[in-house]
Amino acid sequence: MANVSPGTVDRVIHNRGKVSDKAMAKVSVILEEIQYKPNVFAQSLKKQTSLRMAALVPYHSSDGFWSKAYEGIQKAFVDFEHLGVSIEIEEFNNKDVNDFVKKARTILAENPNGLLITPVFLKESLEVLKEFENSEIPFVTFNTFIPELSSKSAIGQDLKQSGRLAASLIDQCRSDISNVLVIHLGENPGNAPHMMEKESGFREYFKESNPSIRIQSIEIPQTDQETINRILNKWSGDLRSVSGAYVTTAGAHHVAFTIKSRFEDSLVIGYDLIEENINGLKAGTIDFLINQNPFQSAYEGVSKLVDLLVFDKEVDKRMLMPLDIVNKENAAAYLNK
Amino acid sequence: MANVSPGTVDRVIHNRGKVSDKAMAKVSVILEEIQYKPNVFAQSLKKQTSLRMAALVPYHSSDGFWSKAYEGIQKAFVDFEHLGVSIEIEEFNNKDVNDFVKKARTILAENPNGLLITPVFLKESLEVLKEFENSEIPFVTFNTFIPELSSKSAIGQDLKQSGRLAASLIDQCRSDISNVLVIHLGENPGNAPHMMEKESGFREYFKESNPSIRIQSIEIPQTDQETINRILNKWSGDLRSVSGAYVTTAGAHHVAFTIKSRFEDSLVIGYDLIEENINGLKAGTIDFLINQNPFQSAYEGVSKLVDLLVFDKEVDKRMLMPLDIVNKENAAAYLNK
DNA sequence: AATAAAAATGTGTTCGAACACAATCGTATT
DNA sequence: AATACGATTGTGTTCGAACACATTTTTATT
Repeated sequence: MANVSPGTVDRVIHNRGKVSDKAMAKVSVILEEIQYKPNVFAQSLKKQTSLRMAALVPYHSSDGFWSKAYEGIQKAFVDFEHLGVSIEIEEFNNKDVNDFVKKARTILAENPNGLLITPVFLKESLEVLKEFENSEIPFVTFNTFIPELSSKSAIGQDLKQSGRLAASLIDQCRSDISNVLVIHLGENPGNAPHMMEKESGFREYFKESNPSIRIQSIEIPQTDQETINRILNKWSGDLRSVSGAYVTTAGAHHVAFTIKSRFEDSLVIGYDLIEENINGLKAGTIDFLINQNPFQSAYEGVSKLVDLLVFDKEVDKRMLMPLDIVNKENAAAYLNK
Repeated sequence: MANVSPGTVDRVIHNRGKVSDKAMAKVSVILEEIQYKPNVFAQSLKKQTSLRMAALVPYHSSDGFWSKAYEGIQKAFVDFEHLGVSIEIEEFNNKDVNDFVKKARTILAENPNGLLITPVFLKESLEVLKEFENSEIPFVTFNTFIPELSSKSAIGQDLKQSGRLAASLIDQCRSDISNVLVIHLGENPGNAPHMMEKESGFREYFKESNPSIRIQSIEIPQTDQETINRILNKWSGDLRSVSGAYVTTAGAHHVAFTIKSRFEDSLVIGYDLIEENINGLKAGTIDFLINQNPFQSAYEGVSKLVDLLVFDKEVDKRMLMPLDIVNKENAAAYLNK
């Protein structure tokens, strides 16, 4: 159409230079006119995109949450395999900073085309992902959100809002609330910023709705029944009526029964659709779970990488996963996802 | 590898015949051995898949629900455009059976490669979709589920479970329940099986949990304030304490304020994240909404067709969308989806 | 004006699959 | 043994983009 050779058009499209201004203008105009869109099939065929992606996540055996995430990645692998994409999953011990860094370096050495990662350790993630950036390996994060990172996309939930949501459920389900509990179970909240964010949202809600409500934080570092009893005993005398208990981790099932028997009228809210928690829902010891969608998040993470690397599409910098409220009547529909 | 020409291999792969048993065996074994998978890019490039899909949905101007579905289809169109897929959306008046049939025939005449459809009218859908089947045009349904249809995939919710969910929320949020209401608003439940299914689930739940609770169904055919007041007046005298009102359509916002002022302690549950309902959540006149995910469902519908037609993938016959519980604290996360 | 160097443009091949068409092979018939 | 004809096998082109390499045009220098 512009009376130039395909080579010239090619140079215009890819800005490879060595094109006269005249030709450049002529071709550009026509490209715009005909709304030229490259044929992705031809592109991929030529480029022989055999994309190798890597994923760095905690051991899937560590708990139900990470095993769901693992499944999500594997599902994505199956779904995208036919696009010539391969995914190597590297796992690390999420209690061990050094292991995280070590595994990250292992991946870096293999120079993959893209990375999906859960940057659980703030400082080390910044360090390590800087190296990926230098190697021009794009990465997508999920689960933990670190604003300073230059990830192509960050997938996860608004944790503060998650705390607000828990508070609102207690507010909706109980009247005349005087005491509520926040229970940090199994981890040290000082090292886990996500717990603090959740608590802050939880407190914020009640501060707005009814500032006279007493909110008490209880830290239970271990999940064995003895420790749980010992620590809750310390509080029991002090508390008469507790309207709600908000467990900020996936360990609600460890404390639910104890809480329900000590504070009969309390609403118990926890996180994550792991088997033990589902059983709690069914038994009535847990009233609501908030679903963090590890499966979906992980799947989306891979999906974003595919969009980015295979289809060269723009992806959203931040993807907020919904905060699913789950009780015993709608749990099933979330489980097979 | 088999010492035969590409042509022969091609004939084996596509079972085009004209291949000696010997060559057939030799090639087949090797294909199996090397786990031959066709390159989808090369295939698509050659086949010049310019797939035309059609969608048949109610007018997007009819309400917020269908406008969301419309958006979902359009989003899918944008996302899959680069795969050479085009989607023509045909809309019909969902109060008019004849219009439905007419528009369906219009689509059939254009002989698209695939169809996404909401089979709102049972009998006519069976008829019309039989014709599509005869023309070997695969179709995917969403929103309404008709088991008799031979759709490649049916996307939607478990409506009975949806009713159970609404009941369970009232159960969790209110104690000493004596009266609850089911409100069918704006449509004749006799013609709308989905309303009946919802009610049946709702009743089932309370029958199990507390059979002494009185459940009353109220039909309000029009959504104007006068009709609403008139019909509710008839009931008001009869009812002292109402613990919950379950509106089975997207019209909760029409009655929420009236209900809340007449039955102070009642929990109002409705459907769908349309703007008016969101405002109800914020104002506190509506306590919970159950999200039917029109956007997501429609998007998934197109996505299934793409899997089917572009990538030749197997798709699930039935895809159950989750039953999202929405209150004012988690509405935002669902809105931008 | 001749020549060299730089700039611009054009050509041809490749990716893997699909398919039309051409070329062989094998067997039966005379 | 020559011929015919069906059965089988091989060849060459196409899809659209990417890129190496060849060719032509322009500009600068003497």
